[in-house]
Amino acid sequence: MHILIVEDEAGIVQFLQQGLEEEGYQITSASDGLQGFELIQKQQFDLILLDWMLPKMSGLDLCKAIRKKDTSTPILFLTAKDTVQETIEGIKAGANDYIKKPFSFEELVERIKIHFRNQNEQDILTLGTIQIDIAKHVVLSHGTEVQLTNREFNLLCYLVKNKGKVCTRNQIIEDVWDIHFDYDTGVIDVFINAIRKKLNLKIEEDYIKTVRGVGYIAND
Amino acid sequence: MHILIVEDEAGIVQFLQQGLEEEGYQITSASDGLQGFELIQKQQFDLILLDWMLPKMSGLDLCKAIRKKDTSTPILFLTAKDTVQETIEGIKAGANDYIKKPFSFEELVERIKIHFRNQNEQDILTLGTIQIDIAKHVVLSHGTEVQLTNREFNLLCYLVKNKGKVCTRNQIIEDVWDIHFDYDTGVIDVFINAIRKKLNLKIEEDYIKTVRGVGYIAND
DNA sequence: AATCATTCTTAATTTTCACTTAAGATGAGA
DNA sequence: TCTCATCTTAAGTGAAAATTAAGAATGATT
Repeated sequence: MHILIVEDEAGIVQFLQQGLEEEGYQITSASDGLQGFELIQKQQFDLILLDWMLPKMSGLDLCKAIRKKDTSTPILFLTAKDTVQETIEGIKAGANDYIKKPFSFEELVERIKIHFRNQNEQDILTLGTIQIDIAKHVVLSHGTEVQLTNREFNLLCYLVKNKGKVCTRNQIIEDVWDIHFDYDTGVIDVFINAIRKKLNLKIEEDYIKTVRGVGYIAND
Repeated sequence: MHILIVEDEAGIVQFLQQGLEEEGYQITSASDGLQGFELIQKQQFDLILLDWMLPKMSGLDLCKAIRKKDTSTPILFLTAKDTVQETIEGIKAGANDYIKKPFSFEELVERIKIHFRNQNEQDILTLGTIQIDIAKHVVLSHGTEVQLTNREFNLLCYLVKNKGKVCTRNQIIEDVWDIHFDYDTGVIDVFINAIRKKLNLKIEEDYIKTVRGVGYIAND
């Protein structure tokens, strides 16, 4: 398990590195945001510890930059007491957790383990013969991979997560598009159409049904 | 959505309160079991986060006390590693879930959402042997699914929601069709007919009766 | 910075299906 | 038995959804 630490205070880095290496983790560290960013481009980490206050590129910006490409690797913020408020912004930006400084080493390790645990609990959604691996961002229909765009993927996930419930057009626009006012062009239809086409389902496998006048519903 | 936190460690309370408020929840907190108990007498909460180890009144006792009066509000235990075994007792006492400390913020929010979702799923109307699941937009008659159109569905729901009361044609046109002037072609009749036909009820199960000269009434 | 490629959105067209209407059949109440 | 309200059926209309294609936006690559 390879952990990246992005933190400017050398003392904390050393403390973490030593401790976590003893726990059996492989550690790489960066002393500023930009350096961290470059490392992430080059290689894959299993978890990222991020200081909030960083030279050259803030933890928040780095977090956002990471999430643009990679939505699965857990990101944990290390945050001073007086920046907790802002750190919550970080959670919204895609971070998974935050740990208040000063923290006990034991607490940190515990939190790290939680995220590895969650990661291993492969959340694979299913809808009939369709399998969706959220972490890998991959969809299988009849066992073969289907290339969905991001929006298509999110819409499909949304429907599957709400399997058995009718999703109204407004709910979909709210939750998938994040538009918070009444808004309906035919966007949803276009994407539903694209998904259905790509999944290439047989007639008896119409897992995504339209509920006329209301919205759509997924069901095995 | 109003959440009550009963927890004695001020640090955890602050961590939770800040984070959950940012997520849009209204938070009230109590630092011991007794205080929590008093708050619950006074007001209604949508969800309760309960520490297992509490001063003055244990989480388990508080949980039991809550459940005596209120069996529906979700209760989530926050539980340390060495009390997990006991917490399962808590589940038996009527709690809905437990979260192991230390937990990630993301995990907590996820669990909370699950319980709100489950809570909302409960709207199932019945009319004799007929079951109506609003969320799924599905009607069961004698246990088998009946395909109703949107209008048919809404009309049936309307009658069932007003079970035992006569609904005049004007009321129906107003509330189901949303037409606000006196208007009567035979539309309602046609839909009543369609519903009755699709529900395929036996003679003794005439749950939807005609009130000649007035309108219709639903009754088990 | 400019170009190219991919994805997203809009809009116009076609298709489908629910809704309405109307007209004849049925049945309840006077 | 007669009358009027309700039931039933079927055909026409219109609105919603599917489909398609083209333009806009975004992002990657040079």
